[in-house]
Amino acid sequence: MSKLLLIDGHSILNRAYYGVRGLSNSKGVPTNAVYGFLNMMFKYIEEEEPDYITVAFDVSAPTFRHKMFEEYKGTRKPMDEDLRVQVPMIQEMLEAMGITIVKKEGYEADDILGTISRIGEAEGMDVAILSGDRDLLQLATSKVKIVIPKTSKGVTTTFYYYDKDVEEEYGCTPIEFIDVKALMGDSSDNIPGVPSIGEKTAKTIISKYKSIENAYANVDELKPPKASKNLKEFYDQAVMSKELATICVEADIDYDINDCKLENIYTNEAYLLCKEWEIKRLLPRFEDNVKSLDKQEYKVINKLSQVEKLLERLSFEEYVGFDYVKFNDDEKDGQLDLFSKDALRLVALSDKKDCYCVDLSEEISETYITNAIYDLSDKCNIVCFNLKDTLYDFPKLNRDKCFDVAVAFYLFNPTKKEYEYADVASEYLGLMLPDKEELIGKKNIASVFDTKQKEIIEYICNDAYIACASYIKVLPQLKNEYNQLYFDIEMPLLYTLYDMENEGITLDRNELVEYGVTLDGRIKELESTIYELAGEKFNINSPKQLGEILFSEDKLGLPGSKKTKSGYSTAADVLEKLAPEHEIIQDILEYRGLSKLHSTYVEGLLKEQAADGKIHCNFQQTVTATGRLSCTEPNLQNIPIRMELGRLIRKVFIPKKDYVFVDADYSQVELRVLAHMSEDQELIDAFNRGDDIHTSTASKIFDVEADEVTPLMRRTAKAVNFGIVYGESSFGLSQNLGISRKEAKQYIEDYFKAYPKMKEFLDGLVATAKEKGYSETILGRKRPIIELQSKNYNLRGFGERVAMNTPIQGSAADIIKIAMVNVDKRLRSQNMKSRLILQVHDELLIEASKDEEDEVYKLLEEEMMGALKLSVPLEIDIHSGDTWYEAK
DNA sequence: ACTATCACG
DNA sequence: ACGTACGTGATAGTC
Repeated sequence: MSKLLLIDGHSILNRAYYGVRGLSNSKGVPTNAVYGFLNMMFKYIEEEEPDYITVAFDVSAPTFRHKMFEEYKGTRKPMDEDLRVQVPMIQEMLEAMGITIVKKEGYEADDILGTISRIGEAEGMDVAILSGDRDLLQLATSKVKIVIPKTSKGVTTTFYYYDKDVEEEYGCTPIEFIDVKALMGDSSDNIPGVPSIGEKTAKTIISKYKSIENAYANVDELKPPKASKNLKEFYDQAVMSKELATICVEADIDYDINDCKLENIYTNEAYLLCKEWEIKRLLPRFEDNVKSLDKQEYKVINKLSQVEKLLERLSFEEYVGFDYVKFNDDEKDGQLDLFSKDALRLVALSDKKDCYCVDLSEEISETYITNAIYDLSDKCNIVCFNLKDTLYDFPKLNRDKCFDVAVAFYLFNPTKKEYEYADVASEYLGLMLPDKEELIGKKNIASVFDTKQKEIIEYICNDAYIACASYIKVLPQLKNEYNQLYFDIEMPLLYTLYDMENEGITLDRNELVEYGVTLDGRIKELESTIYELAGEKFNINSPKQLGEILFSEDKLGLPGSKKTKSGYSTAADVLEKLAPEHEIIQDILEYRGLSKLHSTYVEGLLKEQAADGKIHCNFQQTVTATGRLSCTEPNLQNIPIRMELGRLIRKVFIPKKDYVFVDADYSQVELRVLAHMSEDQELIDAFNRGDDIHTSTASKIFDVEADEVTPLMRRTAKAVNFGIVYGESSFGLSQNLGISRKEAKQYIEDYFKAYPKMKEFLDGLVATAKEKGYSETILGRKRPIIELQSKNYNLRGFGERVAMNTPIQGSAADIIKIAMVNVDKRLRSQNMKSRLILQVHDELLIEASKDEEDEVYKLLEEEMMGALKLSVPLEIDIHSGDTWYEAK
């Protein structure tokens, strides 16, 4: 016996809306009713195990029984806006799940449910109607069950009504139930009923006379007399009420039960909607149920003939996904043999449907397959995750035809931690795939190559397949929204970064060691002085122990200036305030500074020097939220410069023989971007005049002539300028300048008076970001800011500052990226030997052949200043020297 | 794995 | 009444 589950859409959505409160996503879109509805639906699907399912809705909400009686509608409350927006959402979701929705103009959901229930019954099915509305009880029969969930105090109990259950509870049959309702009336359904007849009288009358018509035929014997009188007087109204109360079971609808088979509702489409709407609590359910990518074993091929056939076939594809496994045998045993080359073991190549894994252990040589891949990259576009890494192993890939999907997904959302195939597959393709760790664990591939061969093949095939499939899927959006950023900036930049990393920067090891020894000497001195002054030995590098020594009553007992969660803060700004209290402070600060230099820069850099004597850092392109690069192993973007002692470290970065460093940095690029974006004429004029911008700002906010600006005034103005870029906040400014919040606030107000368009501009950035959910740079790089929707004041405040900062910092990042691509392009097209080797956010370092030095100056000026046309000039400072120290 | 600190733009 | 400047990465200590 098959079973049909009918759901009263609006009624259940309404129940869900009031049952689940306060659930909305980061964009502020309410999702509580959708969530509640689905949860309830899942529950009753599991309980009833139906073979067929249909959901009925009113055409528009709210609607009213029978259009001709619309005059009654005034009594019904309008639907909450938050609930109203979820009506199309749940319908979209149900469609995505492949569940049939029936609605028809001129009918209420009740009529549709009634009609379909009779259809089901006629087909010999058991029918369950899920609703929160007891009006539906009139539909109950021996085969049609009305299911009514009732939630009180968080506990949901379900009432089930076959016809006999209705009789038991209400003392009348479902059909009689209509007449009872018609007599007593129902204000919420705008059924007038008969005056003075309430529930009790109605039930008594109907249980005796079975129908209104029959009661009217015997109206004179009705008790109480008032009911008799009123029924006589209001009989027409009673008949109309009955009509109103009667659910139509013969609605004229197109309905084919065979279209309503309950199949897999955990579809990719529905899963993607859940993700989009951020209904996080439902995701696990989908993840357990979504059909995984066909575990159709990826095809492994190891015959030359098969590979030839594959390559031939792939060469007709527009896009081919690519991944591989490469390592040498020695690493397998934990031995690192620097002189043995990595060997290529497996190659995964995929089109949009199928992925093949080439096993090199048989008759296929590494040289053969490597060249074959190079050939392939001339014929079709090769797509992979982390192309820059791939280039290290396949440097001759055709640069015009290789693309990185991770970089594409970074543009779509730069705030994510990782851009791996498993995430991309679930987010953009709705495929649940095991990620690398699930497949092969945390150990490196080489060490488990023999034991986990199958999993490793699955891993690289997933990687290649998802690269190809997801790239094809998002290409329209990529071209539409990010054409310039992706194809003209990020992708060319990827190759530039690869070349920069590969080129590296020479480290004067001896010089650095010597520098380290000097530091060491002074560190030892300070160490013993500090122990002496403290009266005991302790670990100065431990903030906990240091705090103990400084602030404990029975130790030095310095004034309890406390901060941070886990005890006293010993941060530099705190200690500086304590300097007059005890001479140990000065020594600790110096010790801190020196030990930082020693461990991070001396030890750290020595560790990173490669066999060729150079440092090859890693420029990461998919890390920052704003579009800047990040730099690791080592980080060459934070080499000291502000303090002279630290700055000396730059002397160990030297050019190769017959080369010289040329270093160019943008002057105030972020403030220039701010001037351009805000269109504030005062700021634009200041830059166009070539003013020193901090002095200019000082003269404006302190209302003095430029030549009367004192160093303190300039310093203050500089901090205010920074503050504006960081997202105006009086507290931050007061902290930075060590002044009161009130003063800081005053400065900010003065600033806004001096630059009249600025306040409006910054407020506009926040407003736009709130509205759109993201902020945007000049070139359309976007950053979602979920914090703006937060109820938490601090988080929201953070979101607001981010909304002000990101367009500025991000646009500046875009500008230097353009400059890098163009500088690199020019160096090569002019057949120069000089190379770009470092980028530090607003600075480019070029290792210039001495005979090309002048040309490099010219080229840097042209490409950096001309990177993007703004309403103010982009100026640079440019120097050269025999070390990075001298070139800066 | 997390926190505190500090180096840079 | 709240508690914050924006963006990073490396190190040492602590859990």
